[in-house]
Amino acid sequence: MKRLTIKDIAKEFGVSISTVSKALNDSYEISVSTKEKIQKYAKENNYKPNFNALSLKNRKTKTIGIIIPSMLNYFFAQVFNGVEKVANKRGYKIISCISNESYKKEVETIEMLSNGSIDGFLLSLAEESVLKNDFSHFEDVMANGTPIVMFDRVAEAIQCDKVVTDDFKGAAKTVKYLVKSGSKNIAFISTISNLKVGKKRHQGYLKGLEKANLPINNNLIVNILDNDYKNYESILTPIFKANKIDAVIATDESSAIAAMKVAQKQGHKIPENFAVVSFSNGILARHSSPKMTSVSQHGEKMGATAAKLLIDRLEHKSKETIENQTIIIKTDLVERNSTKKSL
Amino acid sequence: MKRLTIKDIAKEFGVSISTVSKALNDSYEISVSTKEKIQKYAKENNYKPNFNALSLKNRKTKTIGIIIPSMLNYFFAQVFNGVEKVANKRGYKIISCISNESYKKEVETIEMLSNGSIDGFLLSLAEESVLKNDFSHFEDVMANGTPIVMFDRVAEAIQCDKVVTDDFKGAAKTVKYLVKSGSKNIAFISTISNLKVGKKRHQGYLKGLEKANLPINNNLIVNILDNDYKNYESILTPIFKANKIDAVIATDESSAIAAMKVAQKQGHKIPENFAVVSFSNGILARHSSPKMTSVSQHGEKMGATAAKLLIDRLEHKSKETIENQTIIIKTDLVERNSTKKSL
DNA sequence: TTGAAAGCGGTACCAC
DNA sequence: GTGGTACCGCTTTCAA
Repeated sequence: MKRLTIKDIAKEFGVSISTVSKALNDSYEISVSTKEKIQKYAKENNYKPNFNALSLKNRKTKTIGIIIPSMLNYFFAQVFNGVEKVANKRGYKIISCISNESYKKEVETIEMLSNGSIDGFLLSLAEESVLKNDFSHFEDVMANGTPIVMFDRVAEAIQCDKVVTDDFKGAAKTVKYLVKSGSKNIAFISTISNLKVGKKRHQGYLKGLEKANLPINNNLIVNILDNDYKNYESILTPIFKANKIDAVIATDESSAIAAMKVAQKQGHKIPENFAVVSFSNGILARHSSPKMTSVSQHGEKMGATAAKLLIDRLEHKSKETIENQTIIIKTDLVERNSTKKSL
Repeated sequence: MKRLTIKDIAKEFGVSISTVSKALNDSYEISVSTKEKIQKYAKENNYKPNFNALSLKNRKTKTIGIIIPSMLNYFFAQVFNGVEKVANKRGYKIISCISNESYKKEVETIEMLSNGSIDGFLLSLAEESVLKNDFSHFEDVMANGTPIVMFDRVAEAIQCDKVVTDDFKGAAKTVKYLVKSGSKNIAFISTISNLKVGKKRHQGYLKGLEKANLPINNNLIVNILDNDYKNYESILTPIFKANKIDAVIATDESSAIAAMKVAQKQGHKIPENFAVVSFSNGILARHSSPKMTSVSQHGEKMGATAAKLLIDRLEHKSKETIENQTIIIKTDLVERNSTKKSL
């Protein structure tokens, strides 16, 4: 019932616990015969050093905490996957919490885990925290020596390692791509206009238009603030009716799908005379009709990179502080059938 | 830099560590004035009792381990959400691992966490473990006194708490529903025929036909073994061509969407003369065209129930063993536009 | 080659 | 009302 401890083994062989400890760690101080029998016994009886005792002793837990805005968001699930792979490979466990975009939950989670439960944090800001622009909870933690790596939704004001998507270029390149395949009236639909990543995409869109010598038409820039996807179609319908539009760039899949449906209802043919591109390249893009051309943000790669950054920092032997770095993950356009194939 | 300990506080006030400990725990033994100043100081300096010290002392971690086959599966993400909510509310952390349907990974994870890292497990079997039918790794853990609660994909051979979907009834009821709205040639498409949940749905389907006095046509029972969703359409196309089909029940969303597309390509009108219902009620169902009628498995509820079961067991004071229980989550049909509305 | 003991950060029993 | 100390399980230094 109870787990085997080093003490039990010591009693079994009538030796001291230090002997057992050393034997299990294959110390040169212990005779081969003693080591062998102790190791054999330990293995046979499935001995495992107690995690909490080790963590207490070593002052590190080989555990990282991850705070994610939502797990139902495919992109974040991909990031999580990437994190999990790297962490697992390097022997780290993951304690995961969902902030649900709540500032309060984010703060509470940070608090809860700042008691030696974890060695470092991986996190993407909750929307509410971004709006509040309050990041002091992170500073407290970092002052305690717990490193943080932020991904995707990062706080510029906080000095820490970061992994972000190249949202600006991703959007600009998309405009270029659409223009090349004949679009002239490109709408931009954003459901995340309050987030930095949303703003960057917006700016990239504007830059793309500028470079293509296309005019900016504010009527074609749609910021959806309602976050119930069910309303997207009714929000877009009048806009699509009132304006001449032949292409859409959406910041997320749900609104892109809504755009496709509205366009189709209004008689446009996708991709013949109407193109749709969405950010994030998730599961919806692959299953929509037609399948959607997407700006891939490489969620898994982002997660893997963030995890690597954090673990490297945790394990950095030399005392010299490593410079904080920001790694930018380039986006890629995944061409499917909601746009005309470029030649 | 370093975190504040009880010892630091004791030194600060020139008292013993036991006094500090008691003061912080608001013991009646300590004078009000001492308690006040110590508590105040602790709060101001952001003192937090060390997690590992507590866990070591108490022999419990207030942490549960969850092993999930995949986080990219919306259903499992929903389950995770439910788990997270309950765990959080009751003060538990979650260490999460993805098995990726791999037996090896499942075993390794169990091993890795069976060292006092967690108080109990929540898990859904990896497909490979089901195929191997090898569950001894669970027995080892449970013999060590670590409770396991299985959800969705459970092992009948293992005695533990379980939370499952009523797959049989869910499928049978769906047949009834389809028959009522006029379908006579109902196909059953499964991508999980090797899992118990898949078999149950299959049986439920057969039972539904029987009750409706409809013949069983084996040509209409399609087990897709290829798990690349990209091939689903080409697998279904010849089958749909060769058989008279007016409705489809699919075990998962991807194959349901493929079925919709194939049916539409072959000229069927959904829902007018062709109906589609899918299990799991995830994100695809809500975004397909038309939106898909689904058998909701209430993922969040399943996760919440499983977490509650585990935590209740962990915190059960009395020594008497609680009976293992299996909780069945009833399915619900969520009517959307891929079926004719029932009256 | 082996063992005693201190210490990691707490709690709790017992003595004063 | 306060303090001493053993203990949780393990590592590591130092002594034997």
